[in-house]
Amino acid sequence: MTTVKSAPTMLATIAEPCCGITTPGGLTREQAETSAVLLKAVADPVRLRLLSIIRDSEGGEACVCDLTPAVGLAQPTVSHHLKVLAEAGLIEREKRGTWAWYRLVPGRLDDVRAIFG
Amino acid sequence: MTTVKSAPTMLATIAEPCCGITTPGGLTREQAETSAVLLKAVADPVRLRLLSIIRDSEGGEACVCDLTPAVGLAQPTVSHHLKVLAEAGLIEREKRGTWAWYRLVPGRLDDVRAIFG
DNA sequence: TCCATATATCGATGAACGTCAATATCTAGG
DNA sequence: CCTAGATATTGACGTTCATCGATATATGGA
Repeated sequence: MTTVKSAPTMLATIAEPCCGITTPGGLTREQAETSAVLLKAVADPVRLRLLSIIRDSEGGEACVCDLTPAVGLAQPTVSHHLKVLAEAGLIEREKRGTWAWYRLVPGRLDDVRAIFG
Repeated sequence: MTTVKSAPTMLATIAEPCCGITTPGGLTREQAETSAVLLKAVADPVRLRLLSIIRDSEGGEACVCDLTPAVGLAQPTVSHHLKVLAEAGLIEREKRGTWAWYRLVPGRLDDVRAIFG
């Protein structure tokens, strides 16, 4: 067809089916993927509350034995959520005696905020 | 049991099985749920790229016919993601002729940032 | 060494999600 | 009206996820 596409298509750059080619939005596939992984970690009501509780606890740390009754879920479930947050680099674990204490990794929440500039 | 719980439990407030009782973290269940809904909307690589492309487009708006090739997915899939973003209040739609133009809702991304503010 | 407690891991289950093909709906033009 | 093109909706399919019970691991105390 020789006809020009009438109105839209002001975006010169068009889809590349693969690779990390920069899209019109200045956000590569890899960047979007990386940001989404971090966002998925916080996009859960239980994990948001866990972060909130840990941050507001005395000394900035809380142990599983307190977090579990606080969110009202089974202990394995809480342990699972803490693992997700830890793997996202949002919290860190310190084992003292029988208890496991969790606290926020300083500055990591800033990375979440920075995604939206 | 009369024995005192040895080390932890410095948190006075404990789980309420229901209702919006304030948890030790100062974040109610409802607040966490509301924030999580908004975060889930952006916690996807495709939707992050759609937001990015729309924001960086001329006039701050883009139509589906440009967004679809830009992200390299089927048109119904793109339409689905745009609907998710729109229902989260992040973008708004304007139909001009046959085309549907999307642009960011001003200030709505600030709400996402404010969650960790 | 044995037991009780705290936490992590495993396996299963049901719900939510991303994706697409097919189809419906709407709009402009002939 | 009828056709062509753009977008939305529907239905299906496979994957990911949140949750729990059961179990494993580790630690401290008797």
